[in-house]
Amino acid sequence: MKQVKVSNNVIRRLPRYLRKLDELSESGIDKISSRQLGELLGLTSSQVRQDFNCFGEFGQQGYGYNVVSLREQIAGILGMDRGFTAILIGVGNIGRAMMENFCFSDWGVQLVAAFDIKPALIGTEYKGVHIHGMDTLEQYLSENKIDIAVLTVPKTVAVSVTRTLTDRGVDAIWNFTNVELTEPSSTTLVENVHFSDSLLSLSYFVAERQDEAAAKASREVK
Amino acid sequence: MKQVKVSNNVIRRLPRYLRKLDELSESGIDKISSRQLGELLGLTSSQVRQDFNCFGEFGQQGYGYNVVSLREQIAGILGMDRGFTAILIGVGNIGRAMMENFCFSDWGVQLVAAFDIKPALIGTEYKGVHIHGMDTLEQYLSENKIDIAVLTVPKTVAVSVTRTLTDRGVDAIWNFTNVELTEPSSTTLVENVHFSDSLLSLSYFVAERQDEAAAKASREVK
DNA sequence: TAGATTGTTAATCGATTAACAATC
DNA sequence: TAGATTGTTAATCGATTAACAATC
Repeated sequence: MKQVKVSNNVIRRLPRYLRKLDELSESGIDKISSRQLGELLGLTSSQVRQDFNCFGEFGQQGYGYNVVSLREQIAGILGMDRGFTAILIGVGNIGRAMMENFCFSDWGVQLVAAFDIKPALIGTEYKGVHIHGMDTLEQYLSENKIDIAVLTVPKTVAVSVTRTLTDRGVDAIWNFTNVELTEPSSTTLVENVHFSDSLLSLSYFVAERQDEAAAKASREVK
Repeated sequence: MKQVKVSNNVIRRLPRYLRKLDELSESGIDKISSRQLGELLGLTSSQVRQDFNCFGEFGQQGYGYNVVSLREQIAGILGMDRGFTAILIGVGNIGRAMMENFCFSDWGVQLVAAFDIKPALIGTEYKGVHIHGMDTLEQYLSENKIDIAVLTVPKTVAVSVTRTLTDRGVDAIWNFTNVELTEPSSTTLVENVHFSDSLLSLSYFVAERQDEAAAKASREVK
């Protein structure tokens, strides 16, 4: 596998390729060209080929790409076969919804424990995952190698919990709190899921669209 | 306000500025320079100024930007003052978690109704929002102007519900299903919240980081 | 073989960064 | 006024697109 630095944009497209390839494979399609795949995702064929060529040669000239083997290559690039471990911190509504709905194992990640501060929850199991007390987090981290922490705590404790996680060597934080955790100093990886950012961008485009429609309508009246 | 086409990257940064400005304003800070704001968000001062200049002149030379008024400008650009209406479709776990946790009104959006197919839910209220039967969706949409549909239905019905929404003139879909809805043909705006894409990108970076650490370690042994 | 499509290099386009005159 | 920082133009950098030889 090539080892040049791959741009962020490319990485963000990989999961989309993966999802589309899964769909194709479910529909019984076993080969696809860069042009077809690009069309399905709104990309040019050049871009598709360039993206894959960051990592190696996955296609066959004159034929295209084998759906299943391309899918496996991408899954490997994304680290889905590495058996990453995760813990979830904060079994509130979002935390519970994630435990209940999100199938971590589908993406190669093993959710091994959850943590909360509420006495009623501590010691119980939810969806097969044991819920520990928050005060045992540090100890747990020193005894277990955890790759990813799913952060679903209230805004107010986000920063202090983050400090514990980074101090104890968690590689990455999947941040569901509405707090900007990215600090220049820290080496911990942070992936933000900011619902509000997502809604606000959408809101921008809706506003733009409606303004355009209104402008068009007023031109037509004249 | 200027009306050149603003790039997607700029739009995606606006909510981050907004969040940081809210934080600053809560801390009682009333002015900020492009350099300071950039540092807080990991951007250059040039980029910050360029971003704002897409929309107008919000600063004062020699002084910087007034936190509160800049915040208001950005809120306006994002359409937060337009009173957009939203409905939520699919009151399952994710849908319920959103209704319970996500404060739509904080972002200028009014959640006016929810829809589900489950008889036990229909006619009830959840967090002050009435839950209608799915079979009344078309009628509801023809009687009410809805800007945004929050799509939290199971994967299997995502596409058919989307058709109803687009046919009935909903401007935008906030898509929480793990289905690629973006179709070249449709004019409806789609904003995807793909948890799995987010986790997989993070997983990629964790894998990369661990590979680098391993490579470094093996070099040191030699 | 002929047709198709990759892998890859070159050209273009757009976004970010640097620089600086304007001005508060 | 002097210092600071914007708004904006120019330079650089990187990502996307186009083109085409290689080859299945």
